[in-house]
Amino acid sequence: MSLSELARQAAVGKATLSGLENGTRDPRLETLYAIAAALNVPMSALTLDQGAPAHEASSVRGTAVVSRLLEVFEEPGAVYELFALTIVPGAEQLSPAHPAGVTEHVTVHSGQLRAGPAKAPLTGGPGDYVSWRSDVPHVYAALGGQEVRATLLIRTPR
Amino acid sequence: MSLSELARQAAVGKATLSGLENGTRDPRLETLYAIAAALNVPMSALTLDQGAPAHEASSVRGTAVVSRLLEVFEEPGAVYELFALTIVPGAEQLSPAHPAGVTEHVTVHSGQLRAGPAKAPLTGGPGDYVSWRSDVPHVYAALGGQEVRATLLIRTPR
DNA sequence: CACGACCGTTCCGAAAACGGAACGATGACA
DNA sequence: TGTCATCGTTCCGTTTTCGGAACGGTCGTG
Repeated sequence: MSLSELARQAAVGKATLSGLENGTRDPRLETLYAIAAALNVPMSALTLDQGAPAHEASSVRGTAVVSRLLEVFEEPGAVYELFALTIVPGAEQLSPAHPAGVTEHVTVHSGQLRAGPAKAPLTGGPGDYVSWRSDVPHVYAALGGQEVRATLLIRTPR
Repeated sequence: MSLSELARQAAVGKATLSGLENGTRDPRLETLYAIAAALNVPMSALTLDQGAPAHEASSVRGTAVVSRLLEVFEEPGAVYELFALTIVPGAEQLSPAHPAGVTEHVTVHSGQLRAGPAKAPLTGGPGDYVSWRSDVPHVYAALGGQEVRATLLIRTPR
């Protein structure tokens, strides 16, 4: 897809795209929407996501767990954060307790996961679903020397 | 957090925030970054467009898509339904349009998924994340003769 | 009831993004 | 080698966002 062609499909000026690629322009949101629609990609593909998740020093940071924040939903009653997890084999990560009421929901897609409250962690393989109240210290670990891939949904009441 | 306070923390004009809240301004990307940083939320929390009331859950029924309902969260503003998806290879499933405002969020963990609006579906492999507004007919399909495993989060405003 | 603190809106000049046109560079092809 | 289509860049007048200031409204307090 050339610059000229994208300009036609997105109905934006070539000058605009040229400026964006060279970092000499700061696009408006409407412009980004038009480009994202023309490229069939989500907005997040165009906006380098530098915003920090609400759980700053939380479960999903560190060497054992690689996380990618996918989406955040803000409701009157709660905030939802959706993560893609990749858990490095061998290592184990301990997370401190979150505020009361926070729940975590993990769906395992590959590998053997051990996760949950530190005192009584749960184990799950592909297709399994585990959740727990995360107001106590909890762990993430990959078992069997195999990388674990999973989806994590954190619900934080407010 | 008041408008005035946010304006101070994000170092943007009150006129800017006022205009954004009332939909009379189309913000530049730099402005969105400043606001997202001040609120400590990712960009996607600001660029997500949401709509009006509605409901209806299981778009994911049929022979091509095997879904398992993992969890349902009910909020004043929306209902969240978390599914584990397994998509049978070869087949393709068309889902009718959902009410306006419904968004679907899929994380792919294995296989090659083609999903999204029927007119312009998105494709993704392991680790990819796709989302779309599901108020138009949309499809689920597994590419490459391989089973697809994924997580689906459906958000229905009300 | 007067006063101050803070709220969100509106006005306005400066700055920047916007699209269209013009431009030179590059590659395909006879 | 000449022609032509297409590429990405640059110029320019228009449009819109930008922040600061001024404004009126609301709330708590003496």
